Amino acid sequence: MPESEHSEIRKLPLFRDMSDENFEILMRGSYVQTFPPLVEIVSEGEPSDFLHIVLSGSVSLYATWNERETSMTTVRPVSTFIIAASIKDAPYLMSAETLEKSRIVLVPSQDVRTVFEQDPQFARAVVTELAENYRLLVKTTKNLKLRASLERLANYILRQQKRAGGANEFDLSIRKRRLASFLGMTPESLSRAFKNLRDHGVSSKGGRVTIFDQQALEEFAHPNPLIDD
Amino acid sequence: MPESEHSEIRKLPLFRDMSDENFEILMRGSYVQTFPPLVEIVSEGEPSDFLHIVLSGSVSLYATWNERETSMTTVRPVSTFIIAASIKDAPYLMSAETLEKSRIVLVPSQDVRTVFEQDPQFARAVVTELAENYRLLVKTTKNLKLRASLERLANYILRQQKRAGGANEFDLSIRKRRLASFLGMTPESLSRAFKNLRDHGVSSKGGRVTIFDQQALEEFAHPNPLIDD
DNA sequence: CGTAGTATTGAACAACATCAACAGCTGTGG
DNA sequence: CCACAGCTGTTGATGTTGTTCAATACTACG
Repeated sequence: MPESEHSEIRKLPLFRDMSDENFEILMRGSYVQTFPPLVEIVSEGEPSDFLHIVLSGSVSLYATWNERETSMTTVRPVSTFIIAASIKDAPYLMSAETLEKSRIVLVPSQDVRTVFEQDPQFARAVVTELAENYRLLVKTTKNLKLRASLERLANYILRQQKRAGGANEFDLSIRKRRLASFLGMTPESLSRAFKNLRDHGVSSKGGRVTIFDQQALEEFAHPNPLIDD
Repeated sequence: MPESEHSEIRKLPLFRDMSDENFEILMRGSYVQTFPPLVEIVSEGEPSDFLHIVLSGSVSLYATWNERETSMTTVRPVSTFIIAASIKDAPYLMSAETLEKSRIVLVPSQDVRTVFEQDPQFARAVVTELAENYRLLVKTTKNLKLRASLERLANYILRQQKRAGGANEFDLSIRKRRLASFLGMTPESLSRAFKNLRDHGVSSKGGRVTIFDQQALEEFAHPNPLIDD
């Protein structure tokens, strides 16, 4: 792997505080690969041979059962995914596919576990990462169980607004089809949900969203730091 | 805290491998408390001052939003809960209440973080615990998003059967009201779901379930190790 | 016993999914 | 550059699933 990419990875919270020596051990066995769009790079149920790091592009994590499929999350640069499976040496619970052309680092899980044993700083960073991911999933579950689909969409839009810088007009950043699956509904329902949100201060055209009444939207959405932040 | 309880806690995977010295540090600041049934011992949004360990009884973890409430999980002896919040020093995302009279150990989060920094064995155990909890929650999310409520109930019954030893008749172990909330439906819907499962080999009377056609149930439920184990 | 919570049932309704048709956009090859 | 294929998104009609509300049984426990 080119040295130039090391520095980018090194800046991640997960690798920031570990020793140079151990970082090099991790990087030595790793390699960068560039994938075209829509390639499945991880398959549910398979042994977790690598920890993945997205350097550019984006990756969808999804899961399947009984011919059905649901989008779990989208991973954007620069961050890692499937660390729990790597650490536990257990099968992947989700599949991953590139949404666009993406550069991805593959770090052998075995090396992750070895360094994890040797480097207390790294171990601590892993815990922080896992704890954060865990809390995110708790929020996801609360979102799913406590809110109806229209409320989930309303809150998603508010979150996306924040992510996009806070302006009252911004892009969705993922296709509606995938957003529907992420929010736990069908594309048709999502389409209708967008129309219903007109009554609560939101209009949309294509992938572009305009919040024309921020207050109305927030009153309807009831965003909550224990679910949305 | 009486020494006698130390040994029980010491056996937990989380504390098994750490040094005596550090274990004592954790126990020194801890205390056991016995709570009556239906007492709220942790409240969503509050700072996470303690890691909790259930020694006896049982505890429900639940979450609320906008006047609604949902059951997230039930914690039984001997295990811990809310470790992610303790480690991150972040607010609780769930509330906890005793379901019955319960003995609970309260370990100051500050001590957990201190020992975590000093004891690599403990750090590793924390990671394992977190990774396991994370994976459980991924499964929960898949269950919620990929399955209809009747399918969730069918799979729940199969899991409960396993937990109860595998016999074709067993107890539900939680009240139906709470089970409904845990499965993401109303009590009325659960009641109807039980009736519908008669067509798939299950009958129930009160809190007692009988699987009179195991094959039919499994064919309907499609249990899957990546969701149910 | 009586009371309070818990579960069941029925009827009406709302939310959401499904199916089918079509509109809009994008990229490709003639 | 246009025609067309392929995909995404929208819309309408319809059906299913699940909720709500209200009434009634059931159970446990004082």
